[in-house]
Amino acid sequence: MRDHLFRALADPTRRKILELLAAKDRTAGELAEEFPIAFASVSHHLGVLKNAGLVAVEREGQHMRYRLNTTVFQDIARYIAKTFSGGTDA
Amino acid sequence: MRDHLFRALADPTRRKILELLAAKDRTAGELAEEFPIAFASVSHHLGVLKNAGLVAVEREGQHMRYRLNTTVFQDIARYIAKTFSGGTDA
DNA sequence: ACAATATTTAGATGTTTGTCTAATTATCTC
DNA sequence: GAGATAATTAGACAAACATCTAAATATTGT
Repeated sequence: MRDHLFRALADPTRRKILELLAAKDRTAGELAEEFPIAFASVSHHLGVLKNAGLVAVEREGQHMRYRLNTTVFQDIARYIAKTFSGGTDA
Repeated sequence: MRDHLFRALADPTRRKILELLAAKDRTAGELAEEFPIAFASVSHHLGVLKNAGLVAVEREGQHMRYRLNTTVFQDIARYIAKTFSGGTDA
């Protein structure tokens, strides 16, 4: 369960996508333009991020608007700080 | 550079190792006993974690004692909380 | 120096993953 | 409804990865 999450964060392209979304929401196309890889590849990455619960999608006409799921990141940050700093709990 | 770090965290066995080390320092052998995989495989994981700067090693006679590099985790937690929560900076 | 114990490194193998192109689905406009 | 645009899904492929066994390195004790 946390597996999807960490696995999703492991790819640099996906982290870049998340950073872009942190600045502002974007459509799949706007995101894809930022990368030198194929449109379909970015779409695949977006699927992984969505599946991990890191981003949310909403249709907007013919576009798909992606936004960051900010709350999840605070959870992750908390988990890491707690679990791996001698804390007894996970 | 951050790549090694996130990639290291992506594997569940490695995260388990980190959790064990969070409780207390252990030798490679003590860690290996906790997993159903081959000794050499655990050693490989330890190498990855060390390479990522997540753990430190110290020889202790014929044993190798591993300990968590706690400060790094606070950095990661901070990075995640900041970068992916609308912050402008990385 | 030799045998035993602890750990890492090397080489091989099956699986997963990121990427691509091509095909498909969905929406909008005419 | 046909055509255009936006995005995802399918199928293929090469690179990366986790795992294994076997060999190598390091340390201790006799």
